[in-house]
Amino acid sequence: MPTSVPERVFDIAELAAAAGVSARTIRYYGELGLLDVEARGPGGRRRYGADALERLRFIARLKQLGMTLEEIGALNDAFARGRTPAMLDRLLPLLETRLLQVDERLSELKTLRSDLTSYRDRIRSKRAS
Amino acid sequence: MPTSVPERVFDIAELAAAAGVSARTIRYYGELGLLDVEARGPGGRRRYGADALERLRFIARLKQLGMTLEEIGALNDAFARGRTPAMLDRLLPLLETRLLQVDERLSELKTLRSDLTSYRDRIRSKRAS
DNA sequence: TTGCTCCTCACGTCACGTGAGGTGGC
DNA sequence: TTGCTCCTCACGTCACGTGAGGTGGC
Repeated sequence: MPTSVPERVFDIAELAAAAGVSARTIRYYGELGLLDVEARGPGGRRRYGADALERLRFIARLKQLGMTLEEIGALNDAFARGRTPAMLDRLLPLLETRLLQVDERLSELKTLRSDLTSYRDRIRSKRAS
Repeated sequence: MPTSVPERVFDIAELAAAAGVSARTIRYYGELGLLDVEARGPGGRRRYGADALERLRFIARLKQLGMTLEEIGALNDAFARGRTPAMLDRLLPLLETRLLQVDERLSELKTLRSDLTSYRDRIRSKRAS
């Protein structure tokens, strides 16, 4: 019964545009194994599904957190294989640490934001005078 | 009369520790002209003041914004020479753009934060079961 | 004098950017 | 057939990391 809805298929340029990265970045992530095994269309062209887009967006957020691509790969692997309770136990502190880092970044960004607005306002008042 | 309070002097290791960067990073910023002309102590060792620490912290925040070191240098120059109204006029839109980018990053980080907490909570509930 | 910290080259690295030269689909 | 997009090397770049080998201060 579940004649599954044909999933959206992207070529590398479409996927790049949707994810806001370059085609080269996508090929690079493929080399590193961060994206699922690449299916190829006619002419050897890479074909991607919607899951690849989600993966790219997740990678982007982790990168902003300051994680290296190697760490992101390890995290992905852990999630993929992460069925055992022991794995989950090791993942928990990792997530907690990252959460603390995110909160730190958030407060730093807020500081930067107020720096920028105060600069802006100082300039505006100088111009007004 | 203002026998100025002797300003705090840092060597490169002290400054690095205070700013949370490496000594190499400080030398590199010096090469690029991002830090003020370097005064040298005995033995050719670099000496820094409290202003260098502030500068390093400001650079760190701008980097988190995604600015390159070259752009940061240009911004610093603009501020240093920025006396003319024309300069101020050019700085304003730059600041506005950066502000928008900061707000974007803030919302992305908040998304990441909620992703992380939901992962964490999912793992916790699995362990509890 | 002995470590320790600093110095200057200078090559290595990470995450891609950017041609070079070629093939395949509309 | 003509562009256009994709492909695979492979070297370049940015922001440092990391020795190598040497000098100076506590």
